[in-house]
Amino acid sequence: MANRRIRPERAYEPKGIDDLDLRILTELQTDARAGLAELGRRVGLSAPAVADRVRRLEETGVITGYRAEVDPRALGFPVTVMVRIRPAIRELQRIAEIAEEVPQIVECHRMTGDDCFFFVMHLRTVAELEPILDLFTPYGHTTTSLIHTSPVPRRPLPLG
Amino acid sequence: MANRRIRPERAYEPKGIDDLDLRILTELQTDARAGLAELGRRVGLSAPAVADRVRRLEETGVITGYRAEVDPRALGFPVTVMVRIRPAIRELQRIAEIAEEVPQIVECHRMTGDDCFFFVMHLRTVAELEPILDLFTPYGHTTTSLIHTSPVPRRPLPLG
DNA sequence: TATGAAAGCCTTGGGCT
DNA sequence: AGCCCAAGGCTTTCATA
Repeated sequence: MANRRIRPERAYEPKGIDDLDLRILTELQTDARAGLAELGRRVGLSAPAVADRVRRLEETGVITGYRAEVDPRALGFPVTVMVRIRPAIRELQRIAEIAEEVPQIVECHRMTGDDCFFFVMHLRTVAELEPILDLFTPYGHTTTSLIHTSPVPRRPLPLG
Repeated sequence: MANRRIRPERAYEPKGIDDLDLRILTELQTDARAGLAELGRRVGLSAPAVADRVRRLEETGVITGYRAEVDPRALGFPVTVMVRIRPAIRELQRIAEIAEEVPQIVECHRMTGDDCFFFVMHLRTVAELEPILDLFTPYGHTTTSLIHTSPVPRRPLPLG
């Protein structure tokens, strides 16, 4: 496969993070359950040294959490949907609040453009879609797309 | 906050997964580094019993991975972009291939609607945007939005 | 950052319900 | 099957340099 990596001038170099940190983060991004001793082996550090660095990365907000990723289909959520919303009136905050309150919505983002928000949700049936969309229609116009496949499933940030 | 949970008939009940599994998955979705003994304490099982269940959930594809989540801004990627693509010609496969080859793209999905794909990427500068979009323009029309905030940051599937 | 000791954890095997 | 218990070997942690 071709390599389409584009390397810009680095306009924004993170402070206080060195190559060893980046290697630890690369490991943890794909194998969050690796032990500290194991991480130390992979990057060439002792376990206590790795423990210190991981703790610092957590405390400074570089690492925001550790999550097991699950297959929604295997858990009874075969329908994945992406919804964009173009607010009809000045009710942007309301839209964010409703998204927060619907547990099927696993992420919601505010963005530039005509469509101010988009969110992704996992549903047990398509019948769930209508009542959820109806929560938003008072505040804007929705555009709904069913997600079929993921040519690039969620993957780590390219560090180092 | 109001509870907008909508409970449909469960058209699709996952087989071979019981409440204990769901509780383990709930824990791992927010705390993937929790030890087996700790997990056992939380769900009322011994460590070996938890180990068996976690191994089974991994082997059956329910758990697809464990990832540390990082803050792109803290790592020198202050620009997050969502791009939709409406293919101009029958080059759907080509678009998926290019997305795969651009490391800044952390996820890409195929969906229904006029815009067949959307992807999300993290950039070091806005200057990176143009050359990446130019990789796709031969194959379709792109719509680009900068993501400002995330009213609902990535959160677990609501299990149980 | 590495070392060494103590505490706690993971794994394995065996036996129970 | 699925779970618990117990023992050996590792890991993690904390003190110290």
